[in-house]
Amino acid sequence: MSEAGSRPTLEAVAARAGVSRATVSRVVNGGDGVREPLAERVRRAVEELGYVPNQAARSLVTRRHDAVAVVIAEPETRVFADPFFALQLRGISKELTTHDNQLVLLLTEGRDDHARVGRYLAGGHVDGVLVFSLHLDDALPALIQGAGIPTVFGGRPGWSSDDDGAVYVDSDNRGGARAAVRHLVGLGRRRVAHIAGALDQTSAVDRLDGYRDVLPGADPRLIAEGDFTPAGGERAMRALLERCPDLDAVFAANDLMASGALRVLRERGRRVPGEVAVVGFDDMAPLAEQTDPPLTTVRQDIEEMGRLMARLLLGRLRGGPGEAAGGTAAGVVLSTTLVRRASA
Amino acid sequence: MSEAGSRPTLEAVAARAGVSRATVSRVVNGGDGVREPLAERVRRAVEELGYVPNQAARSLVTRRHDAVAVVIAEPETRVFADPFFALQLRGISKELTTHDNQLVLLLTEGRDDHARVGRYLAGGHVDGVLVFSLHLDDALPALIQGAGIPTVFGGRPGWSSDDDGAVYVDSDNRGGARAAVRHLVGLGRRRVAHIAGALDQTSAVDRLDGYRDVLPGADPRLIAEGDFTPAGGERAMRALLERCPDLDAVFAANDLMASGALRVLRERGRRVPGEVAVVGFDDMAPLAEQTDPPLTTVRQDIEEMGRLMARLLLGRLRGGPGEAAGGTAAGVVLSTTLVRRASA
DNA sequence: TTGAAAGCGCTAACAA
DNA sequence: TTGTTAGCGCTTTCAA
Repeated sequence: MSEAGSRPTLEAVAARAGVSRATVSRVVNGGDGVREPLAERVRRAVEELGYVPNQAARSLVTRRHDAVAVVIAEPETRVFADPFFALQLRGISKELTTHDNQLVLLLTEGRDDHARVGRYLAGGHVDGVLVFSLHLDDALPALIQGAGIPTVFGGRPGWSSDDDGAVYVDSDNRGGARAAVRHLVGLGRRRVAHIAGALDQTSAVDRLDGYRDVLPGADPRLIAEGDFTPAGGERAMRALLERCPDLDAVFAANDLMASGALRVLRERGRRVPGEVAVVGFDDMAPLAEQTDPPLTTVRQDIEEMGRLMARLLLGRLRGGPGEAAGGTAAGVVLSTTLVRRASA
Repeated sequence: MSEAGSRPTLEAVAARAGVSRATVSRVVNGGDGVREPLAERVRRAVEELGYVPNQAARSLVTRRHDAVAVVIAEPETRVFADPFFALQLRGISKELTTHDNQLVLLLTEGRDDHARVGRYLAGGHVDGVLVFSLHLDDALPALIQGAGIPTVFGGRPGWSSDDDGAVYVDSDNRGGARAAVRHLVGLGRRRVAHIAGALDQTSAVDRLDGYRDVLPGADPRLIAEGDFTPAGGERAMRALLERCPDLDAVFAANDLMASGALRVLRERGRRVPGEVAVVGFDDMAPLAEQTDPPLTTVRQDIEEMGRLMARLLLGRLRGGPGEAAGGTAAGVVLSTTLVRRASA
């Protein structure tokens, strides 16, 4: 913390400690093979000078950056309307921090940004990348896989996952949906409707599949596609009530749509859960507890998903590039839990 | 995109184009002072080889990184419970992207992380930093200012802002609060209560000040401190009803607390807005439209705040370090607008 | 165990 | 206008 102006270099530390640059470098990078008295002298010099290694110089020779990019591809604003994103980032950040890696955030909106992201990743600025891409038709994931940089996806990618060794972390959407619907059936409900999410997203598809697992012969009119928004939930609920006035339960593919459904039910004078039981998905932070009545829903541990993604990626980075081709697990699926509140 | 293995260097491009490294460098960095036919040859070589500059090598000599850190200091989870954070990031990201800068995200929780962040920033990995710190007693902002790296704050910092040239961007919390309270007064309300936010945050203090601007002689019992959460809003509302059963309006310092207040009012059988009018603050995405009744609230343009922060920082980076000392505007305040819905 | 020296890929004087 | 050259600060053989 002395020497105003430019920061001290290895050279300066070496001079002060009376050793060679190589020795300082060794001490700074773990200190293997340096005798204790010397190492101590170096450490003191580092301390006194306030030396911090120049990462650019280091990367230039090691070709490592100790940095990971996080790509969030979401043309729509949905991601920003719920805390999902923030929680994942927090999980990722914690894990990266633990391993002294930096997080470079790449937000994209639309095709124009794809080229930019592709260029950045191919440019070798980061050691690996974590990708969130919700839509099946999104070109970005393929583009990134093409860049030949270690990648872990958040959420099951749209293409068949055994395609290439695409590694991903996802919630057990299907299992969670099954638990939700089983709960409703266990409550004695006989006409259980489903408000699906936008079916161009694997999470929506998986939740619908879970519903079907439990009710394979369900009346197709009991299924309405929403878009994960409250307004979409309202629309779907209205359509369902029109088609099937006798429905006695609704499983909505997320809490936002469930809240819309609740509003419509209230407006139509249907008591919840008396006449219609409602279950959501996500256990979205402020919302689920504050609907009227509070929402029974399926909780997923978002932060843990983030942490796991980072852990997987760092593992691949350490393990060398060969692992992808090997028999590594392609997907890791996190379990979900049903949180019971008043709506079902 | 040929030459498997390591990526092509300047040298390779130079060889292929039959020129010197310096010429290639010039073309790659804008091409000033290179005659057209030559420049074209270089461009083609770059294209053919799929050359991407090595940022580490470049930074090593230029001492610039074209990267900006964003520090979000929030030990509590509040930030993650609303989309504030995500919207700011989006604004920041857009602006940085436009100017070819990268975004390095630093999330901190508690003191332990402070040292890490300080070290990182002092380490000269990024050209500047954007800091969000909500609490008055947070040590981080001072630490960062000490690191001697160009900084822009999100939200008015706690210390007196003319202290040092601390640059910040904030919403017009005070003005927004005034508008909210004036609206209630204009509705003919005579007993207007205020549920304040956590008063260790400048935004809460500023909103309370705005309330007092309009109602300088307000009964102190009409003011209750909350903590920006729905539960806090409930508690505050209960206390207010106890102390002042005759209140006919409430201005809550954010929408989350307003939603809690609404719940308590409903539970107590007070009609909104008939008997008690309610106004919130934030216009928080899904929530404000979905309370019952929908919330009249003060909207702030969060994304624009982010964009502006980035713009200010980049301006300082270009303008050289001298600008801080000069007469640069210390704070930029964004206006707010009252959004009228059914609650007031 | 320590030091000397080469070189990572690039930019920026300076010369031609 | 173009090329030559000297580093930027670090890691890493290789020798001692």
